[in-house]
Amino acid sequence: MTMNATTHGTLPRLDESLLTHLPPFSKLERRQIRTILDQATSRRYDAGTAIFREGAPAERFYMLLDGYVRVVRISPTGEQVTALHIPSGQLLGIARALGRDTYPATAVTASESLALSWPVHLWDKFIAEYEGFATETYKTVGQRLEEVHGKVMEMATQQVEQRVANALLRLVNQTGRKVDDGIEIDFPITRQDLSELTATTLHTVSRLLSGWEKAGLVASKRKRIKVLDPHALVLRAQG
DNA sequence: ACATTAATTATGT
DNA sequence: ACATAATTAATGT
Repeated sequence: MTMNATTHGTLPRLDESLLTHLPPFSKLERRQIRTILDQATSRRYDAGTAIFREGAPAERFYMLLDGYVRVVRISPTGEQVTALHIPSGQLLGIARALGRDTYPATAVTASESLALSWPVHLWDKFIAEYEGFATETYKTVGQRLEEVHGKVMEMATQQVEQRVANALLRLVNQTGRKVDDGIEIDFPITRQDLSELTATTLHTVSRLLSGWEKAGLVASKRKRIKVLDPHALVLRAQG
């Protein structure tokens, strides 16, 4: 029977091909993928939805199948700081990999997104039984740590223009989509979002982008930013 | 060198 | 028409 107690509502049947090419699962047999999928809950999220919140008990872990998620923390003074963006094809909410039982940050969808999730009690089973799952997940936590660490260094040493230039370049590298005359960040992003990424104000970001726009480095419509001249941006990123 | 405040304009439903 | 995004100028630290 196609009804399945773990699937939310009315989503299309989950096909094995959803996972077979993703690194944490790419070494697995088809029947292993099948059982993994049968245990998964699939859910669609509108843009701007919190998948889970900082400090909440980490009851599930997630695989982002489509869309983008920003990982957000709230500072003691109440302002949002975006630590990083996660593109589709990556795991998130993997508190167990950090030895935690609560989520260390809030995950907000930056665009309409689709994610699978599993109850956290399956985590140890995944790590133990599925070849490549452990190594791949720890590889990604390593990469994220590195990225966040790099950002901290930037905040301490670089000026605002360099920071937002760097942030833009990272976004373009990680989530950029090639278009006719440049590379566009392929989810909606506001000046406010960029300012939260770079620990500055939306006004400063707005001024910088306006300046770069006149200089022909970038082009932007509302919530859409396109980099026309990455090399020139790299120059501003280095001061 | 950058934030803050405030006023103004543009854009999407 | 309304809410949200973006720009711009003036002023403050």
